[in-house]
Amino acid sequence: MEYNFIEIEKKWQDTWNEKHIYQVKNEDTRPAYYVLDMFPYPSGAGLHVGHPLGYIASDIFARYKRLQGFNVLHPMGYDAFGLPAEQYAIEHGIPPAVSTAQNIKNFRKQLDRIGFSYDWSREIKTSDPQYYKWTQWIFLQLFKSFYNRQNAKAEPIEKLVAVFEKEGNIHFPCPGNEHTIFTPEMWNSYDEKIKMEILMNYRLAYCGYGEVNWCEGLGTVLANDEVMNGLSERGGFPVERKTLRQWYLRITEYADRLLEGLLRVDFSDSMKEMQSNWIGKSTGAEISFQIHNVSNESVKVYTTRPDTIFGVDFLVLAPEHILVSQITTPDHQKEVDEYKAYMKSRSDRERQAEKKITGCFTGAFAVHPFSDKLIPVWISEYVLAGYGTGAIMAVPCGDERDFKFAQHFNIPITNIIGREFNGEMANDTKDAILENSDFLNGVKMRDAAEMVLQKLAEKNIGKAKIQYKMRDAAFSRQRYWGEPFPIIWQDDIAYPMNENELPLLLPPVDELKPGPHGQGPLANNREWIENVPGNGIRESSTMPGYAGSSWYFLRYMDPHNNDRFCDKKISNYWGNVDLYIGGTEHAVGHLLYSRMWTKFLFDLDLINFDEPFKRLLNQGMIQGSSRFVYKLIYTIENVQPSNLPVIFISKKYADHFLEKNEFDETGALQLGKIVNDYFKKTIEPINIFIQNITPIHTDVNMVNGFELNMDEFKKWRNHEYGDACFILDDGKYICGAEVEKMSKSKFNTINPDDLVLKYGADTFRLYEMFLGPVEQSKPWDTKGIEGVHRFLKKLWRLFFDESKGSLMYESEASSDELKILHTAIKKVKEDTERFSFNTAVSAFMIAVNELTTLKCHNIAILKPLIILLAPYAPHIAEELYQHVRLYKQENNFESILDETLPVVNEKYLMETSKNYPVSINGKLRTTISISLEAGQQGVETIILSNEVVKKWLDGKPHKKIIYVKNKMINIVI
RNA sequence: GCCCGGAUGGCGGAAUUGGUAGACGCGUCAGACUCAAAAUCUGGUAUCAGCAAUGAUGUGCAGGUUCGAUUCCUGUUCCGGGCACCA
Repeated sequence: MEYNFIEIEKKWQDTWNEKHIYQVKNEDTRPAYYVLDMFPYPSGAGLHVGHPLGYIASDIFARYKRLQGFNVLHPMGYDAFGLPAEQYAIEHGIPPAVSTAQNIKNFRKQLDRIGFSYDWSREIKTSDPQYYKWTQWIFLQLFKSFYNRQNAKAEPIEKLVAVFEKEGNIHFPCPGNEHTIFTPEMWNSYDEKIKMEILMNYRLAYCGYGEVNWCEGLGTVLANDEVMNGLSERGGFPVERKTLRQWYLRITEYADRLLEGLLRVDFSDSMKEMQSNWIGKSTGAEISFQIHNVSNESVKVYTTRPDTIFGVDFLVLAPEHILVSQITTPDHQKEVDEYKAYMKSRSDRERQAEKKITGCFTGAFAVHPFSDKLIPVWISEYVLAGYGTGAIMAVPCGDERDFKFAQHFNIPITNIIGREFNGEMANDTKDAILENSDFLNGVKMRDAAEMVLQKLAEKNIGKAKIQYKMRDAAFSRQRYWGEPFPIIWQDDIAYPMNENELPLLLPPVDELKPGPHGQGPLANNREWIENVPGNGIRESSTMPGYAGSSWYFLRYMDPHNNDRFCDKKISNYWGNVDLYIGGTEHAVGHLLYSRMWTKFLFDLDLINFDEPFKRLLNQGMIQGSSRFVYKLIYTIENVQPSNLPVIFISKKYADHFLEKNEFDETGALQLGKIVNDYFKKTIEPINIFIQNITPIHTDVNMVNGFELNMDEFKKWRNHEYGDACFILDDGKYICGAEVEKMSKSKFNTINPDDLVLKYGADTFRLYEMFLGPVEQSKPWDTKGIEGVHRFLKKLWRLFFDESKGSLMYESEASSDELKILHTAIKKVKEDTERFSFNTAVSAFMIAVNELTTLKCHNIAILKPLIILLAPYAPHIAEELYQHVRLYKQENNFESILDETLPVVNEKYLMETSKNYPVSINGKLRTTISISLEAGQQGVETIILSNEVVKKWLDGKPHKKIIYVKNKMINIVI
């Protein structure tokens, strides 16, 4: 009987399915455990081997927890809204709903082959109206709420209105506009429109204005990755910054709680660091600088170093700062306008990445608040409008960028830190004693900030301020394929729809062209836009991808509930996600948004936890190993280029040419032969002109190692290279290689289906894990898969012999056998719990190798071993398990999935002695077996009488002997 | 540019808390079985020197701390991820 994985895997997948073995109930006596994969976007390209890496890890963990007696929730669904489907629709005319459904079907088929334990009865899709009804509903709650800073909690906006009527906003400063200050009398006298505008500045979901990548040529807003070097990727039209009305989430109000929550979750330190850097909390001061000769105009700057106030040599404003046009003097107007025009084409990222120093003097001067010195005011791209006040005070002796700017534009530098500043580079120390600093002279920098703040307060020109780098999250997209906003505009006031009218369905549209005035495609559907009572119109933007994915983990708990997004009783049972697995690329986007939504829903008392994910595991990215063929670009005198044969040259010759810009001799001979054969006449080599060599991505599936299968290559892409000729290296065509992102366009994708077909799902699962640490990125290489496949066959042969049949017997296990088993149990348990799946697989291999050596076919050993293996290789484990049950004449059906995980018994692992490494001066010289009981004295006696040690001591005395029990011995001479 | 990772044999990787560097697998070499092949099994395999015993070198690079460093510290190079409308 041999290991027929195709039959076995099909049988058990079908059986598990029929018996609904993965269906999970929302109540159980067992403790709940929630294992979740990050929501996949069902891309048209289908699964490649990189996708299932995390899914396999989570599946192993979910199955492991189940064996440990937990009721495990392990669902899967689709983040189905998104730009690619819309793009596909524009290019191919297939509606997003249709292509998405197709992609999901394909995705599901691929997932099913790998044998995951998902409870598919809980599947959700964000594009399903039954799902987005609740996304819209939560949005409405955000819209109807404000953040009460007094108790740090979201509350209904009605409460705020009641406060305004009684006391104005004196105790509730406006987060959207700090200049909004009113008394109750004023509030009560405002009309509806003004009231609604004021409330908009408090709402957690609000409408405001923001900059976007505007492409006039396409009439649409573009995503950053649709823009290449200031041009649209599609069509190559210029892209510029444009201000448009946008919806936002006031995530900045949650900044402190998002920081605090990081202390309570089990994420990697680097992940927490990335999030807190993104939030970017800094303490500093906001300081007003009066503009010289312009009455009543002052520039507010934000600085984290108020202690350096006397080192200010110039101010820099963001070019888009509103004051720029007011303060620019006529003689600098032209220059400033030109600089601002240049800035329109620059993205924030380009501006920050720019090494070249650019800027422009406005002609204006500011007055130093203490010394009354006149300070020139510049504009430069390194100051961003969106951060702080959009203006900085530049202190070149203490800040690198300021220093370079001053140097570049020859601005004199004031030194306030004496010897700490060498005049050649800035020194951002906080420990210097201040000089040239008026009332701060002789004060330590760390103590100066407080004094400055006090003086600023006295003069009423500045105050301490906490600043966040994080900005409010843009929440609208001028796109079609997303959730419509349940908002109706009436007289330019946004009104929420009634909750009982949800879902607001996304209407079908005939053509996905952009709407007028930078609006999304929905704006073209006048019937839908205007189909509201009165003279109102609908919001034409849709929500972004992260809307649906910010709360999906809650819907899985109660996916079919028509009355609530999730019953609170049920979310109480499951609690937040115990283990969340996904890539680091979501570090600051999805993870922060879902953390915010969770806190918001918690504030509204709709769930009773305020962090969505207890523990996070980041899986690495599996990269592709691309292969290249090298196409020769050449001409022959008197021959039309189109009549020339297409020639590819093997790597060696390509390298030679690219390096030395000449053709290798043996290569030239082959080239001559190819050309002569092709034209059936002799062409003088002198008439062949080689211009260049272009590497072309070729499908890695046609390449064995580096050797190209030339026949397959000729058939590739509908015989595009059907007539190709090859210049070979030792009879072979050798390809070039490079590690890149796995992607269809690079022809380096490996489809899991092919591997499952060839080796089975169990082998595939084990191999993905065996590749290396799950957190680490690595290029895919199929080469080693044979090894894990062999392991499974070897395991099989512990139970069955091809000719003799079953080998199983049951008897009392020997101590050797028990030691092997319990070593494996211990190692696999530890490794699984610390997500070191690769070493767990190797522990299985060691166990099977050793049991094979012992010719152990004892059920007493093998049964616990396959239960231990079941999370990793469920199909073969179930098959062997059923054979064991048959042997034991247990005839009722019970799945291995509901077995109990074997527990390690340390008594089988006890050792009495250890083979100690003995080093002399830290260099290993020998090993000596010594009892684990031995003490320092005993050990010294033993090792000093050892021949090798004596030889190295060579009669000299030793200085000391370091003995670490159960570790090592080191003799210092 | 800024933030976060990573770098160990021919290859993927192991070494969990500073304690025998290279577990396990691939590849490769030699052998067994076979008419032959596949499959399977056994043994070798970091590098250099040596018949061997053994010795020297060795975890991107340059330093440092330590009896002892892949592990900790400082600096540096290269590669990957993110940087707010890809998801």
